[in-house]
Amino acid sequence: MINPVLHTQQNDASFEDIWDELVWRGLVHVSTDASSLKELLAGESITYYCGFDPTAASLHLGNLVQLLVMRRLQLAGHRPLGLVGGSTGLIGDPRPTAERTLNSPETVGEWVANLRAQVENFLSFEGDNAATMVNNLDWTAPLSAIDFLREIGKHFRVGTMLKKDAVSARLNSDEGISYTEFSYQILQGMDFVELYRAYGCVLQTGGSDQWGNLTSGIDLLHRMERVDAHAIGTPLITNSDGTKFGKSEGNAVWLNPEMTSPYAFYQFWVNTDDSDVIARLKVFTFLDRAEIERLEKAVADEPFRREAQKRLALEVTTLVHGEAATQAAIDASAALFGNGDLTSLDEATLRAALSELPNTTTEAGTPILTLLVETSLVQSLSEARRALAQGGVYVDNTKVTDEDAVFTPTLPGGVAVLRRGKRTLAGVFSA
RNA sequence: GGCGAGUUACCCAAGCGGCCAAAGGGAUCUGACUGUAAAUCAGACUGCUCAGCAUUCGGGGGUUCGAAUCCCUCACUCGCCA
Repeated sequence: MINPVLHTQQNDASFEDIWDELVWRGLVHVSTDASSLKELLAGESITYYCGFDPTAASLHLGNLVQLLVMRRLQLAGHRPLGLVGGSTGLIGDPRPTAERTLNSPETVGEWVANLRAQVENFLSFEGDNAATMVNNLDWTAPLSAIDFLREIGKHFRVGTMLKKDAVSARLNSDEGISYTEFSYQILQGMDFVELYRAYGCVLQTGGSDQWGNLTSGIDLLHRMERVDAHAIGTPLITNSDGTKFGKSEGNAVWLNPEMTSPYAFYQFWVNTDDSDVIARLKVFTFLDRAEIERLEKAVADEPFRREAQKRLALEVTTLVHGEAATQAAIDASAALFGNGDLTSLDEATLRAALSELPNTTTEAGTPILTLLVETSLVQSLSEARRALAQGGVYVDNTKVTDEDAVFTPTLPGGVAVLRRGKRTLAGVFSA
């Protein structure tokens, strides 16, 4: 099960090397010495790794940034190690704000399996620099507490550990920090050493919020193996209006199609602000510099065409969900947002489009307010009433003004298109 | 261990016996304008059988016709002193 999209990807040959490309794409926020990294990456194939901790059942868009950095490095001839945090996920990376709730080993185990499958989807396991998947539980589980303290702990200075941002933020907060989370950086440091010994791994990539953990690995490697290793920290992706990137309707955008449908995923990208879309193309697509610059001009000259947004949505959705699912999302979008005349659509197109949306099946006569709740377009009947009173509820593109309105199928196939606001849609099928 | 201050809706933050479902700001949602942008302006933002009713102001108990507001108690947080 190889992701066919992988074969279409390549780095932009107009750059001197992969380092320059990463910098141009805005993917380097912090790193170890830039000139030696540039040299390293331009030279012989090296082995690098990036870890993914199981903090949820699926990876999300933040993780996708890491996956694409890994893939770009692989395309440049280097060898990726995809690490899933079977052990670090049991401990929990300290967040600056609050202590994490520990998840059960069963849950973590399940999530590790999910993540592993997702990571595999973005890397190539063929050729000289085929990727390898590893799980840090494999080398931490057999380790006894005494061995851990003697062999690993001895190399860590508490003073250094206390200076890490996440740790010091927590120490200065009301929350404090548990010994468990405080130890996290040691575990991650160990990973780097282990991967160096087993695979000759000399580079770790990750989010810049992981910088403290990246460097603790480098420090440990220096102490234990006298090796100078490297790290690249990618920037936290932010929206230009200051809101959090990667949220749709207040929820995280997941890579798992069961958790965020391909349609919702596609729509998320289509709705990218003009002021952000170019930066997103650089980070999330394999389009080359010339093409992205052309799209940048298109945004400036003909913003109403939304060419860059559509291209971005097409590229990223294809990358994550494949061509078929992307085409379905595009068709559904075209049908539902096209000319607004739903009656001109044939039954098959309509049914296909609606099945991409959150939907429900019901009988004629069901109140519209109830259907809004059932399709999760709103969270309560009160909210449904409010939305309707504010003129934000539509059935088949016609504004609903009567609170007592009920579902009466008029479109082909007895379906209905329910809408809240401008672009939040749901489907209703007749029972 | 002693003394003082605090715990309000998603977040920040007013309120200090009835006029409080609770000011203000942010986030969010809707409407207008648009390009399924942004900015701006307007409205909404606990639930329900919705011009009314029910349940909220750290937990529990009490005073009162009536409490977010007063008293007791428990929990947690922050200061100052040991």
